Amino acid sequence: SGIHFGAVTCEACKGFFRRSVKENAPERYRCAENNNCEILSTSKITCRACRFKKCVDAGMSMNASRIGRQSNLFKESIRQLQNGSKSMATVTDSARIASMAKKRKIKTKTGRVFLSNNGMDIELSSTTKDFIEKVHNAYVMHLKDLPQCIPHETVWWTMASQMIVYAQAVMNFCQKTIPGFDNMYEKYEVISSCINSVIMVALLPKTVSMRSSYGDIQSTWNYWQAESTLSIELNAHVPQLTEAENSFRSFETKLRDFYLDEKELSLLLLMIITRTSKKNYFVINKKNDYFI
Amino acid sequence: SGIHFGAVTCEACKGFFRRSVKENAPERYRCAENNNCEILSTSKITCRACRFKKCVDAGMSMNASRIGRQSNLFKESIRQLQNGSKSMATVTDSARIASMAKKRKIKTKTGRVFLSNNGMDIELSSTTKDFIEKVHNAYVMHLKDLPQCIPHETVWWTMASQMIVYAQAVMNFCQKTIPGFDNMYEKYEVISSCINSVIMVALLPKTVSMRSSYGDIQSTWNYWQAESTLSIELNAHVPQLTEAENSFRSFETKLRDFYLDEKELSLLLLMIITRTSKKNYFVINKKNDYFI
DNA sequence: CAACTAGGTCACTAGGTCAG
DNA sequence: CTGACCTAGTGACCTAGTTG
Repeated sequence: SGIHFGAVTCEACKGFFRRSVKENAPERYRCAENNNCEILSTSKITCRACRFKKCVDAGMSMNASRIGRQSNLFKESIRQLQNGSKSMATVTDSARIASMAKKRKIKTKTGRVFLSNNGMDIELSSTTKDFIEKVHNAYVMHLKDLPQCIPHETVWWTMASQMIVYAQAVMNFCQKTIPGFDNMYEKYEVISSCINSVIMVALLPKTVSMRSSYGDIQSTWNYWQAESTLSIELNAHVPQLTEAENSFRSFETKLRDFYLDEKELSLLLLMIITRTSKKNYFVINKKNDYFI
Repeated sequence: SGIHFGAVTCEACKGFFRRSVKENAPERYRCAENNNCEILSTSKITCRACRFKKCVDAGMSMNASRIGRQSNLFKESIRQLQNGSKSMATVTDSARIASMAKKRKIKTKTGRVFLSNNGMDIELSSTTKDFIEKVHNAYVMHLKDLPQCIPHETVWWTMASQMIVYAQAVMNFCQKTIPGFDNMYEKYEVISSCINSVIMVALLPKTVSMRSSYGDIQSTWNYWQAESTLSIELNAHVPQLTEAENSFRSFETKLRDFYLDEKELSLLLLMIITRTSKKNYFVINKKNDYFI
């Protein structure tokens, strides 16, 4: 008992959730009834589909995992959330969640995130080629030229507005590339969780050009797409972002070594989004052999 | 050998019991004697009616099935029962069991966050009174009349816009009531974490009026402050909210029983916000004794 | 240091199988 | 029909790592 993966659960459900996600099992779970089995801690649990559903509903998520000591206030508010009201991920939450998830991922999975497949030419089927074309078009239309940040009266308002713009861009990109995304149950959840990473990667090409023209001095990575003084002001209000920026640099350097072209970059972005979700909505064939 | 369906049995009886129940066979079992055949593990078993009866008598039941590893405490007490017969546990035994049990218990030092203080009249100092006045004013100005939701082109945009409005309101409330809030390191983090709960509670008085005028039919709690069809549409996109709504109702009912006046409500809101943060920025004295 | 939790471990048992 | 054996989960306990 304690907070596990973002919700107050018993050891049993903690283990169940971990196993399920790890083995990508929820896809296989099928409810024999109508997906509304009663799950009680006391009785024998039979329906794994409904059990997993209950876990997710309770707020469990791999992104919500925390480590280390938590303050009593934090624990209390989690407990409150669970008893009283369930939290909806807000636009602003995403930055925090994503940066936490990122921080963890980078720390734990150090070493070979990528496997090179150089020298191997893969013959792609025409459907795959069409698909890649589609993804690339969506990238060009929605993610390539992310709008500049427009300052508003308050820092808060400015950031939120830019976040909406980003969210809208990612949403459009998803709708164009992922079949049935619009009807998806947790579409907003998916976008909330991945938006930070997606924007970071999407802005990569711009960072390059900045570097090459200014040299290494002006290498500040412009998350908000804001004019420089405004950018500094905004970053000052979200310290996590500065940290994320630092850790992102090493990732950036590695990624650059692949010399991804625009099409590959667009596929990478799609992958980041789809990997965020617990389910695999579709399979990108072959092209994702780059990654583990 | 082991515990099967709630009783210590051999593999044979485990299988027998399972088959019997599964095939609904016990009804068909008939004893050729007087339903008192001796069932011994050593001898050959002939009467299935009496065998099944003995299984049930031993405590076997499909509902009693246990899965997974059993606690050491459980195992220990089973062992006691079996070799120590029915005799009383010795002092050393009980000490051992107790120490095991104790280890499992979580030592929370966060009991008693609140102590009821009912019936005690507290004389408030003038500074406290001034403070309450200040909080109340901030509430009236920023949280009492939260703006209606303005529809935009997309659901996403609509929700995000309303969220900004809410965030701004909470931000203003904090700035007016918490000294130094604006300079706080994680102010956005604090607001992000608490905004949902704060808005829910802030909307409480409006829910009341809706109920009293429409009766219990129109008791839908309007999180987005949107016109009804829009509200339904928005909620449909965030299923978590509908559930939150349901679980919030019980909280709402309890809260209503306190008959908080506006000043008290404003203090509650401030409390929710400050409790979210990891640090205690200031202490609200006495007034928060209401809550569990 | 103290308070936490993710992940690993492995003692467990329900349910299935198939030669007697 | 029986019961020894197997397999897939399960969940109590442990440890390493993390953070206040």
